[in-house]
Amino acid sequence: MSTRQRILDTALESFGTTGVDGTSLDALARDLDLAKQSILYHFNSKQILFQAVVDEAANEFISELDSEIDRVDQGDVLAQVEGAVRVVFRLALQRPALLGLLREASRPGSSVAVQLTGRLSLHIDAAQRSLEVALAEGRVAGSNARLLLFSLYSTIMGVATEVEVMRAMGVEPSLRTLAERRIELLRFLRAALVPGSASSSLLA
Amino acid sequence: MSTRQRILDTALESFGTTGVDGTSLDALARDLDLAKQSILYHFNSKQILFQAVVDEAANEFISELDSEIDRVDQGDVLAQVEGAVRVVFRLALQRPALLGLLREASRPGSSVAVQLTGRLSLHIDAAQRSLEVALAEGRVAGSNARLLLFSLYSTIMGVATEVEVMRAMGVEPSLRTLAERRIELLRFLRAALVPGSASSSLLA
DNA sequence: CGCATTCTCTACCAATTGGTAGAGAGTAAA
DNA sequence: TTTACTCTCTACCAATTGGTAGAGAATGCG
Repeated sequence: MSTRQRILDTALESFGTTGVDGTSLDALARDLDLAKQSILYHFNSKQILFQAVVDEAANEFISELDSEIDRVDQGDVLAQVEGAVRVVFRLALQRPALLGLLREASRPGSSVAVQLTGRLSLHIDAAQRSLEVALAEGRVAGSNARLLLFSLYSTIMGVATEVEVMRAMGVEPSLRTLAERRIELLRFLRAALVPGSASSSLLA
Repeated sequence: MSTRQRILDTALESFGTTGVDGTSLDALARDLDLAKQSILYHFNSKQILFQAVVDEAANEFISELDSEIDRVDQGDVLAQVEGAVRVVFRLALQRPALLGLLREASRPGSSVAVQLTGRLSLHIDAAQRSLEVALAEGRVAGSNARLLLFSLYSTIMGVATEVEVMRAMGVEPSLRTLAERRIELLRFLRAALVPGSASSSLLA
């Protein structure tokens, strides 16, 4: 693997767990067993490195979402939501730093928020249109597609990443509780989305 | 106001917006128009200051929640949820740094997460018991009180604080959109919670 | 070969970091 | 007045920060 790629991967890991401000270039160089100045050769400043890491993370997130959602009936919003939940929960297990980085990059006032959201805008628009159609046809409950999408995003990302809050509620993060959280989350989302009834057949 | 209190308030503001790592004691001292060493007189280290700020924030959050929820029918879970939403949205408008600090303190791996959650544990337990009763009596849809509470928390906090994600979805943060977000959130939560039907009478 | 490009290194740097030492001002009790 | 306590200050400090300058190794190309 190229040095450039190694730097990106290690930086994503560190930025996503310790935070950008909490990660020094010196520490990063130590992790990489590389001179700090070699990092600065590939990325002229820490800020530029951060931006590159955000791009990297956005690309990975998008490609995961794409490959999962493509596999699903494009007319079935609920199936799409389930696909998104699968992706996010898989990442929470296998790539927690990636979700941590998204959280870091989407902090209020973040310097890279515009960049991140620009990267995701096509997917956001697509999801929104999908919801709009479903709303218009009465297949989904709600009044505003954007705000509904926003609620869905908050719920899914929160349940997948708020590890400490979860611990506070007496749920230790583990493979088993992750699966339980996902099942309850899916039930919750279905109840919120399916119009006219809060069926539980999703669990079957 | 005492110097100690001024330090706490200013630190909460800065920690909650810029982050702890992003806030230097020197900058804090400048904001306060005080010598850095005077900060270190009242709080022996930055970490201790952070802990005190977390306590302060937890106290304020708790007292806001208490005074709102006390005003509501204790048997009515939905009314309690609505009360929590009112509190969080009021804080999002008037004390955004407070919510930012809770977000900062509940970051995965945070050094103060245990402390924060310990402070909130009584309220978490009470909310959980409330949900358990409602679940048992069939007044609320769901299967696990803790996980349901966790979903509710994620949704409410996310919708109230994920400003950048909201922007990405084309919703500029403003007083008007805040109100819209709240209405749609309440509709969403009610649909998710009310068993057997997704009524919309909440909006009336 | 000679030359240019790409990359990694050592050696620095000024600024900032959290934190220490200790002097002095203000106040109140003896 | 003396003593003691609380508080804020100036003066430092060693370590770390992001970043620069420039030497040298490796590679490829004429």
